[in-house]
Amino acid sequence: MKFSAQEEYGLRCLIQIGLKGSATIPEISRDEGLSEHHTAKLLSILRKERFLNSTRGHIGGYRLARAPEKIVVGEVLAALGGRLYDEEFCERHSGLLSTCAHSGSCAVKSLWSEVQAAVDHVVSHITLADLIANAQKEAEQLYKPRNGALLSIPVASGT
Amino acid sequence: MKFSAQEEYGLRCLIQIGLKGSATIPEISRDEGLSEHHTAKLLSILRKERFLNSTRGHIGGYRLARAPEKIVVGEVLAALGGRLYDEEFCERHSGLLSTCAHSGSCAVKSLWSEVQAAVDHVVSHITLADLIANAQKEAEQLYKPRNGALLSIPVASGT
DNA sequence: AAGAATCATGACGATTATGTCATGAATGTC
DNA sequence: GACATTCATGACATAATCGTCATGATTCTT
Repeated sequence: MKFSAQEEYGLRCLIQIGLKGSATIPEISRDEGLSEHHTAKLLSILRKERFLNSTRGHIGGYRLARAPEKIVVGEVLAALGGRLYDEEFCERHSGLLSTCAHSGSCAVKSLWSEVQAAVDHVVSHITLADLIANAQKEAEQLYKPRNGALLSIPVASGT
Repeated sequence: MKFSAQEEYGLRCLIQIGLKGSATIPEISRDEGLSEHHTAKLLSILRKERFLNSTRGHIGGYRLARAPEKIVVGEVLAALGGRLYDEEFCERHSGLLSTCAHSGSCAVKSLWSEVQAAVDHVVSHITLADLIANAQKEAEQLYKPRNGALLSIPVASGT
């Protein structure tokens, strides 16, 4: 059971755009350490799935398609990486047979459903707004080291 | 987020062996509709992970390494398909950078941990014995249609 | 209208997961 | 000890995922 790379990177990009209000591919690319092409592909998926709107041309870029409170993380993950257990799951895992050896319900199927339900319970109650809020807190942390002193910005001399 | 094929098939094989007490590769292969080679590979993984013991030669085969009550489904899944979120996760997803753009804690990381915890809560409380019990019930169901009547074999009438 | 900035798209190559195959080794029976 | 039965292992082929790349389209500024 794994998260896909697309889920990880796609969600990060979405958070980043939420944080900044709007952003271009080169910006997100820099922020997240991805190639521009890769970023473009991810954002394009998120756009097709209607989490982002895009505008081309000068002063273009991406912004969220709705308020972050209305973007449920579970839906984003499903769009980026599919669901853990869906209707076609059994068909895909019938081995050499045309239909799964365990007709109707099977012991494993009900386990998968339980796991899926547990995951859903978490991700359907978290919105992008929550993740953005977390990310903001963390950004603040960077400027507040444990000892509480303010970070002094190093001054480049002689340039 | 997906279950891997190995998790699905491996777990099924384990249940099947639990049901039968002991079984050979050709048997499991038939029961689950997998090729013998494929079955051999799966069982061999389960053996290396110490969920199964094997004996070679005539009257050999596989059996559970411990009582099914002692085999936690979460551990089986981790062995077959890894964990959703582990220590190396961030290293694997640092994009072009040598280390993840989000040093220390990040918004996504804490989400993954929550999801992982929810999954763990389910799978760490289910043992192979539970799945075997379910599988047994289902096998019985096949012989008990909903109306409770005994199955009468339909007789082709002269129409 | 020219040019710069920006997104759009589909094809391609690389990497990883999946499943197959050939060969070998152990065990029990006769 | 020859043989049938069974597991063991590593190399290989195939398929899915992941990420790159080339090219094109749209929009704004001047």
